Amino acid sequence: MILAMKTPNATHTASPQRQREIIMAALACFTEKGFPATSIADICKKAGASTGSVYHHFKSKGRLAAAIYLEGIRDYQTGMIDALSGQASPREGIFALVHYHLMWVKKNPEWARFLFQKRHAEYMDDTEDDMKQLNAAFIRTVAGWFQTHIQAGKIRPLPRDLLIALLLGPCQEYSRQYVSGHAATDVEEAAGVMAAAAWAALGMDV
Amino acid sequence: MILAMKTPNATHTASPQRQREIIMAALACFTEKGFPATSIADICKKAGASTGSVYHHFKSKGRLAAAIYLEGIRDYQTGMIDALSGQASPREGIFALVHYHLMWVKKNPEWARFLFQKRHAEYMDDTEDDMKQLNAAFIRTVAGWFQTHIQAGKIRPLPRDLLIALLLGPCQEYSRQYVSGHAATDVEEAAGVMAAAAWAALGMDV
DNA sequence: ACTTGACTATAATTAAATTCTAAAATATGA
DNA sequence: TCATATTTTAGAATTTAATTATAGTCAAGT
Repeated sequence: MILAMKTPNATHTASPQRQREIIMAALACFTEKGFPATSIADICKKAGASTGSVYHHFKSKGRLAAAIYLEGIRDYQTGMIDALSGQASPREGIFALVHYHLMWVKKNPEWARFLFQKRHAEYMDDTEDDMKQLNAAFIRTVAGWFQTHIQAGKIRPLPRDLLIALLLGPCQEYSRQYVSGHAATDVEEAAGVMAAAAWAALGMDV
Repeated sequence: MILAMKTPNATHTASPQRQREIIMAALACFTEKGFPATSIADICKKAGASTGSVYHHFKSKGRLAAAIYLEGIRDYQTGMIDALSGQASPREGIFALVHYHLMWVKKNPEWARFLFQKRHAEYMDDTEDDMKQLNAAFIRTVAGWFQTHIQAGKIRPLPRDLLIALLLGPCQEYSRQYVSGHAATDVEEAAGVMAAAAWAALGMDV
């Protein structure tokens, strides 16, 4: 009865919520103004938090950005792996990857903008290890899937770097255009064309 | 016939060698440590110049990086356009683009690292207009070339964004791996595979 | 030799990230 | 319920690095 009435936990939020607020505010600022142009003060203002709070939850501005990047890329990559493992034939697998990539971009435009518009990679210094491990694991999984189908004679025996380049390169370039507002073609049509092209480049059957 | 005594076009002609030294020093620092981690002091030390000198030649750290980016991308893009216009048939044109892209990366590894490793785009705020104009002109030229061959029935009638994605996406993804040290395949072989794939995706003949 | 203006060097200034200190909230346990 | 420990928050103080201001050098033209 002393001071409990003062804070009915709507004004003062508990920690995990506050962390979430900071992340979402930072994501919004970063996609809107870019990483270097947003100050900690900007993020604080949008999140309704103080600098101390921000620095309690994240070691630095760079690590905050990296946390956002990692959360996004983790969701994207696990989805990609799921999409892949759900398919039996190599053709279906390739189609699933291309389609999932583009659907993810369409469904998560703000995250995609952050991940694919080349607006990261400056603060990666802080997190290179996390990042590299995550990406390496993803590439390894996809490459492993390719390997089994290569051995079965269903996929062309190309080295891993070319497989990745031919499969994901077009997706990423289209995504970059899409999140920058330079893509005229809608996502579904793009997915169809690029999946067909990927299969033509990588597949071995009719 | 006696006109202006002063230098006609330039407002103030910067000492070219010192400017060059600053650019090369900055390029080395940026590719080595990344843009945000290199301080003006780092660049000064490597160039043997003073901060005043740097700021005399470039308005800001961002503009210095942008100048480097623009110089590199200009060289790359003019070379691409030349490679394209030197070829008559659409097939040769596509092969020439892919090969030139990869040869440029191989010949200019430091510039390529700066341009293709996603380590730019943070300082672009300063220069977006220059950058956008340059890229738009490049894309327009390439797309125009495609258009004539599409009308001749030699290239598939795909929208510009997909043409670019299918042609340059794989090149850029391979380049990214190459400059990061993650490409196992050598450039020549990659060029052959990716040119063939691009032609398979875009061409209409046998 | 002197003036001019581009160029350079060093010393302020400023802006923004990070750290520090302590208060407030929340959880824990008798 | 209360006391205490831990987590979270706030805002001021500090630090770091970019930028600007000031002053000086050098080369060419008069």
